[in-house]
Amino acid sequence: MESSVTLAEVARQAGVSSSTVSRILNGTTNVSHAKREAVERAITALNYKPNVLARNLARGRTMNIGVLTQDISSPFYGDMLRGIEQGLAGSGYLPIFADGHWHAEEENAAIDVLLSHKTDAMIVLGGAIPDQRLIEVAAQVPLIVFGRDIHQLPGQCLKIDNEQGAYLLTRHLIEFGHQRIAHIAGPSAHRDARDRLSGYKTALEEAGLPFIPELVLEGDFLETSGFVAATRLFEGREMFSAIFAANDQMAYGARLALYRKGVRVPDDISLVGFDDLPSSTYTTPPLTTVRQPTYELGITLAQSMLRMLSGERANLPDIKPQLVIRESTVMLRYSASTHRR
Amino acid sequence: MESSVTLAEVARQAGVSSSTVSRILNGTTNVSHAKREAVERAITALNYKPNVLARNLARGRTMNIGVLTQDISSPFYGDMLRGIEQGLAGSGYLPIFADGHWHAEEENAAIDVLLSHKTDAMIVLGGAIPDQRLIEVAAQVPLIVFGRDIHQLPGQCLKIDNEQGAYLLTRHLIEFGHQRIAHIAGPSAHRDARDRLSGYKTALEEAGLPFIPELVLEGDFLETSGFVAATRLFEGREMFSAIFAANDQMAYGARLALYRKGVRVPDDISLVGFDDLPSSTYTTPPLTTVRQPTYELGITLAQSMLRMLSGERANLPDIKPQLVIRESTVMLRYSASTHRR
DNA sequence: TTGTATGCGTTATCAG
DNA sequence: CTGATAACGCATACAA
Repeated sequence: MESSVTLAEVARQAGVSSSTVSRILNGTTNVSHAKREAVERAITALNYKPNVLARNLARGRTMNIGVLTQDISSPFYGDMLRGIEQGLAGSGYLPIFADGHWHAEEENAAIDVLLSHKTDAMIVLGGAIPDQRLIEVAAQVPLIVFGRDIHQLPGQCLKIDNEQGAYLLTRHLIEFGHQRIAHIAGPSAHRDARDRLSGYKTALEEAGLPFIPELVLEGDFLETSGFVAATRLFEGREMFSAIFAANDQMAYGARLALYRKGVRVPDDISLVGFDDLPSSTYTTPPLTTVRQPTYELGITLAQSMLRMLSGERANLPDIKPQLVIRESTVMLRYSASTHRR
Repeated sequence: MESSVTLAEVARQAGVSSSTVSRILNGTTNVSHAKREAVERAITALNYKPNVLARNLARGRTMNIGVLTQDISSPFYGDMLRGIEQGLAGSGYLPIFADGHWHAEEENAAIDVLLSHKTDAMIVLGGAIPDQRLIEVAAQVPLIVFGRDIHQLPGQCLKIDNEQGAYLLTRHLIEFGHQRIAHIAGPSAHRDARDRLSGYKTALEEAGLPFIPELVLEGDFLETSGFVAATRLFEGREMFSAIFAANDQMAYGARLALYRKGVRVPDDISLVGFDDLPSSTYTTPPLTTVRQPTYELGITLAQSMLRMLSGERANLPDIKPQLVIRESTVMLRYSASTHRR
């Protein structure tokens, strides 16, 4: 546990003032060749490493960017964090992650922690805290928000059009001849979930198909709830030939329920998800879904933040949901008696 | 961007010295009731938030714990990070994550960053840097390592017995009557991969089964490589009735390859992975594998670190690999002609 | 170009 | 119990 070398010691060793050392370190001013050499020699000789804390305190900024996520371990956010990290790489800024667990109080606490650590900026991914809180945060540091649309923060929010995505998915199923499409919705308290439900309804309506409440069950965006919902769907009395799960994770759960029931996908039932998680390429069969390019989104968020930090506007681009048709959906044969009941 | 309130301002507002405010904040010494009240009033009135940077600099410690991971977005590490975060919750310590991407240089850089931020301790997950470097790190801060076994750091390393896990998996297949078991190995540069291969060999040997080099292909622990390997396995001339992929992710890839070939799992081919990622419960069929309880391991790592930080020994427990038998493996019927060729 | 003096916001030492 | 005063390690006006 060797105590670390200070700048002052380097200065002494090199026979110059500490200001000079500081200047060399930061490239603030020109320094004579001789002294620069001496200092550099001293630095390597003493193996000097600047103390970031002291530097930050003196400078008044930390080069840290707080990132509030809702679940580090989820494939969705995980990928996004990787994107953010990548987008920040080489910029000198370091992302500091905190997890809010989709819980308003924890999110607030996490934001406080981040702020008390004097992060120069903040990126918020999803979450359940009121918009107002974020508006306050935005008054203190540059802020970019993903997954929410806050009117008071124009150009600082990035959000996919969930309704449109759900619409595309549902229409895709309808075009494949499906008329009775079940929907495993996300938690109704969740904005994205409501929007996706809404897109589902719109597509049905547009096609002149009836909305059947019994075919809509609510999950919590996790696999287990998809499993439960799909199972219950089979216990219900309404028939269906396709299931639209409000996210990929619930689709995975539903997939297992179907497997357990001996129902084939897509032969008997077509299945679609939402998000296009990396693993959706590898499910059996690969899942038709709507793509949220999480990694790229992370990069975009990071870059926009860097832009904001350099004084420009964040200028977040719009994201169009993109249908990814794979093998879990198939044209409904009209002879099909397989779509149960 | 309101400038933040300082402790000194609180002191002035409350009519006391800044030392007193500091004492109240830290509970260092007793303070008269009257002054305490005044200070607390001032704090809420001014909405004072302590500057963590200044505090850390003065105290000489940050209450931050550096965590070096190799891929934030991987389900394996992601879950572990969540465990670490959970295990640290309420302790006052904050984890700071950095990603080494399984790349020695990046790992070194990340460690330097973490150290320059004066993290009070360090948790290293996997990685490709030489042991020596970690030993040096351990000389500077309390260190705990996961996924490696460094003799010079006794009791500070946590590692599952990979060889034993692979052995269990292979023996399970053998007990199910499989005699020709293919293995999709991890990168041979990777210690875990070598150990798993070794466990596979041991089980074969013990059962008197021949080791067939053509049935062992090397992947890179990612899904795609599992897909490629499984596909190539079918192009080879050696037959097999089971595949042991060195981790779940490659098993997923292999699963897809089998699906594409129209080969059923487990009816035609049994498949096993390694790690028991959360999603392995939801693959079709659910995957037989060996469990690495990532989340719990994360918690363990965090708790051990807290123990170390409080002066005790880390005292890391041993982890026994645990076989999780699900539906991707089945007893081989001797009439089976299905195991191809 | 270089050095001196001062400040960044807290904590810690030391009198009182 | 409380208040000056000196660190903490570095950056930066201000002089020279």
